[in-house]
Amino acid sequence: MSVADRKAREKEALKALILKGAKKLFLEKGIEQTTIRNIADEIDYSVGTVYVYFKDKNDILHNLHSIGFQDLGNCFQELFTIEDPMERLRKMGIVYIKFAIENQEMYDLMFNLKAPMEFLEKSDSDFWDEGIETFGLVKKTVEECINKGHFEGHDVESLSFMIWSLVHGMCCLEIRQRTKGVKFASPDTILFDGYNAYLKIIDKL
Amino acid sequence: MSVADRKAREKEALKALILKGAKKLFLEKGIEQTTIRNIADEIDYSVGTVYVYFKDKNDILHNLHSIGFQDLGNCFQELFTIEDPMERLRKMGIVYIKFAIENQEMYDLMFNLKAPMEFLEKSDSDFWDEGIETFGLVKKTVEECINKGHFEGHDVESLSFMIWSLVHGMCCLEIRQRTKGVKFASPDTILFDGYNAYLKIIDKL
DNA sequence: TTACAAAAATGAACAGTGTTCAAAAAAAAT
DNA sequence: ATTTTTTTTGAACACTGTTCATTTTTGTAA
Repeated sequence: MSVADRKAREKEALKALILKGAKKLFLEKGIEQTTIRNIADEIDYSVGTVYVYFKDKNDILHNLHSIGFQDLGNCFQELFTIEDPMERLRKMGIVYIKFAIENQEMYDLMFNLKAPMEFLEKSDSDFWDEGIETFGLVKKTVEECINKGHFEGHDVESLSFMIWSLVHGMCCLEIRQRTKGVKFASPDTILFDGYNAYLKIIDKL
Repeated sequence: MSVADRKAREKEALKALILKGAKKLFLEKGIEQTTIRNIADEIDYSVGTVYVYFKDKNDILHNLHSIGFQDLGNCFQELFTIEDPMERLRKMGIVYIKFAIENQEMYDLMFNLKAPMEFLEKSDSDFWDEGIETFGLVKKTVEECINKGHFEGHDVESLSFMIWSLVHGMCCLEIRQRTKGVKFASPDTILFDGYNAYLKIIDKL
């Protein structure tokens, strides 16, 4: 059994090595500019080997997208040391924006690129587990806020989706270069100015 | 002079023909799946001709992105028959979402794809005129609201950006398939449920 | 150690992409 | 009718993701 075990471990290790190399190149030169040949070169294996361990490029992208959600999930989990749900919700947005800006390529992969979703569609399961889980943490926090008497007249899901959209939209516009060139009075702080406008609003609700 | 004039007109016509063919194919089979050869075939010209009239693929995408903004701009202009700025702002979001959902590929091109912005970067002008103009209509409406006593304690630009982000975020998540697979209680209406949550909020401000 | 079988890694080859540019065809000017 | 200018062409180039027969490496048993 020990040989088969080791082989299984080695397979996992090489899979991880490929993903590590891919992530490195993605961060260095962008996802679109990274080719399978680049990845193979980076880890000193041949192109063919990459295709032994991954079905296609979307497979790699989907795996990396999942890794991104683990990272974001960890950031979110830390927030649950905060008891007050309103305070947690406020911080959650900050953490989300910070994550998006500091990991633009990964964020793009997680929430913008079609590839991971296309891989999902062509696979057996139809559910976006990473999305469900992470959005669940937002919903949970919003629900606690409502239970404490905030957000009267709103229901959990609509409000959570609205908040997600709001923060995602800001990150999206920034990452996809739509905030540049629009001539904001203070372009460097517009993201946090926008977020502060949102904070002012939910505090009144 | 008349020969040169006719030639100039013919050049414009062929340019428009290429864009028309490109747009048709984009809507039919998606932007990523459309090649320059496809476009050339569609209008019965050779690949080379396309490159006489457009610098590269980004050039075509940027031109089509501008056309999209003309369409959206027209939709927005119609809203200015509404006197009450609050009512106009409410309808503006609806029109925006409707446009995004009914013209997904065009919306993607206008607000999501990197291509049009990359073309802008490599051109002489650094300003995103289409974005400035369209966002200007939002800012103008928000400003009128503020002048009428709404949104106390908020400044035009931050709030306008927040609203844009909110609506854009919803459209974005929908178009890039992030609302599917997240197991919403009512997936078909989540976009408008989210928008209604936003309406409830701004009415109170 | 050697012989064989199973597993893993390879890279040339394929069909496709955006892009270029010398040559050909068409139009205009003489 | 001839020359010049403009417009159009499509083969060719360097690149992409992907495949798969072949080679290399590894594990097992005599």
